[in-house]
Amino acid sequence: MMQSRTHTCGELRLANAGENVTIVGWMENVREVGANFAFVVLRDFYGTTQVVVETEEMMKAIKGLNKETTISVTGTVRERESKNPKQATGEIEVVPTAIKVLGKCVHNSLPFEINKSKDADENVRLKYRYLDLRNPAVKQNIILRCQVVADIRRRMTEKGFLEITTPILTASSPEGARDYLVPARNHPGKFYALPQAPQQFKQLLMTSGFDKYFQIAPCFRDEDARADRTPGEFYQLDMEMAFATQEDVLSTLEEVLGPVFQNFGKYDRVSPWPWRHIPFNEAMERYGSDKPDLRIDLEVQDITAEVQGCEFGPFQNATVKAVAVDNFAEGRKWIDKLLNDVEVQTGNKACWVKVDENGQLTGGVSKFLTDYTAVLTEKLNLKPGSFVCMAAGKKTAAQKTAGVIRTMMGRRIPGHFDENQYAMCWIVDFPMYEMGEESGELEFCHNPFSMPQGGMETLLAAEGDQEKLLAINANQYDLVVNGYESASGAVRNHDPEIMVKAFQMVGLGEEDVKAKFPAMYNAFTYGAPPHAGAAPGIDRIVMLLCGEESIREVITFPMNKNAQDIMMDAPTTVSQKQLDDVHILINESHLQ
RNA sequence: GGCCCGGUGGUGCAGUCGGUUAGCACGCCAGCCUGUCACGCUGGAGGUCGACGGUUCGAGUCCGUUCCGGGUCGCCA
Repeated sequence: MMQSRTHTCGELRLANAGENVTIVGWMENVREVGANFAFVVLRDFYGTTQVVVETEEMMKAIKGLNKETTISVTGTVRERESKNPKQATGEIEVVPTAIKVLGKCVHNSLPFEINKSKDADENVRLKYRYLDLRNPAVKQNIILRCQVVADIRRRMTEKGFLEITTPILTASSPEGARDYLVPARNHPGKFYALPQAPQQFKQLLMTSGFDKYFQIAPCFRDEDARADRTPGEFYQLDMEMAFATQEDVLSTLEEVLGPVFQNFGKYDRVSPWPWRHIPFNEAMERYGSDKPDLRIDLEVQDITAEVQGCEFGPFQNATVKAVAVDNFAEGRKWIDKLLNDVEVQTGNKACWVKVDENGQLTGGVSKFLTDYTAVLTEKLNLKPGSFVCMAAGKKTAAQKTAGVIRTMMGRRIPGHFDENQYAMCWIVDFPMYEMGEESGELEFCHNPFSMPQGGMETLLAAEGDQEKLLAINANQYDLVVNGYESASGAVRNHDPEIMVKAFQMVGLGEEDVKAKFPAMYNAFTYGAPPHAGAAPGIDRIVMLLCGEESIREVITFPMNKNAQDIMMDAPTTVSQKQLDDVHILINESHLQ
């Protein structure tokens, strides 16, 4: 039996001097300073403590032990001869009378050095995640995540929300992301799906009479990863309120998430709530994005009218957007890199001009714009030394490209990026419908569950008129923090008649609604409450709180970009028996 | 699937115009050191430069193909 520890490795102070203690942990480092003299740094979850070995017997006890071996040290606490102010326990050391090996590390060379694991190759880190997590800097993100989740639970509960879990094995939903499928053994040829979100369940809970629901819910989507988007699974604070308005939801989330950012964030400054509302169309016009980073003070300007008739090919019959800055001091190389990076990220080209000391346009595409100097100077408020970067194309493409230009210029040109803060806004009034890029037909813009603003009346008034339909907004909203979409929600469409009508606008009908969302549609015919909710992304919020740029840094056991768990070796092949059980036949032609 | 970037001892990186024995730091091993704390000093081991093919008298370096990783577009109601 192991002698139980009396103290943790982060606990002992000068006041403990003279006490007999037992501490346990990992041998982080051994510094041999003489023949029978060495310092052992012992690390556990709570901190590190120095053990000083000064007898031949104790020297023997640690002889040959590799770093990261777990040991138990029993001994006396002693004031240090030379203290270390950088260490919490730096005023004392433990003089051992007994050292016991608890778990040997048999590897004298680790895949990476624990305290530098963040620099190591990511695949190696993921394969040895249990070693990576020994690094306090890595572990801290996970600890913070736990604290944030606990805090969110407490605040939601205090506001009268009930945490209700919903099924993980459920039915495939026809819209949205690709589902993860689970074959049903007892039903050959049929499949469960893992939920992309508890969306329908929470709406059914509202219909069941639960007034306020929340859940820290796992969500599963089989889509490709990004730096801020983990493949496979992620967590949302899924919440919904009955008989509630958009404002009820927004203020609830402000009161829950605002303090979370204040208390756990890396930055002291947090936008005071209520947070600014920016209509979707305005966000696209001014920031070229529906998730603008408001820490950047630049805005996109529309110069389509100003450059009308310009002979520069890409400007002809196109929407043209511009981002301008004053006192531009960068050279040609910088501009070329900007243009190249914009093209890499957006697939669209950008162009530029500078203003010389006489107020004349120079460089870039200036020769096409000479005749437009006056109007552009007026519109963009240009001065000698100004720099203008432009994007042209179809309206949405020009907006989005200009949005990327705005972000890059803002981050790269000094004085335009006030980084150390959390800048929040609600993007509201998302359009209900949009023109499908491929189909060329009207489609739901985001999701068909949202209530169109104005309800049935608006739909009837717009029926058959594409212009009017495209102008209908949904009661839908996103929370944006520092350019990251951090929550998404809506006032739901709880009225079966309006639901059918909304579907009719995109060429579908009652049968489609029933077929796609049978439970919800039926439930709503039995008297449904108006309801609204949202789903903030836990992973992304914790990422923002930690100041991490990769979402994998806030997930305990993340998969890599290709949705593989290198450590557990998932996904993997299974036995023929297992396949037979669930009636699965592998199509060999799909194997490499 | 497209595009961009990367792959050099265990780890992180350098490697100029194609030219000698591929260099540095950390880690590892051995020795020395009684107050270290990013311990120090001395010595040592460890590399088919992701893979294959090509150009060349000569390739880590140039070209082609391919594999792997990251980023991004598509995708993510």
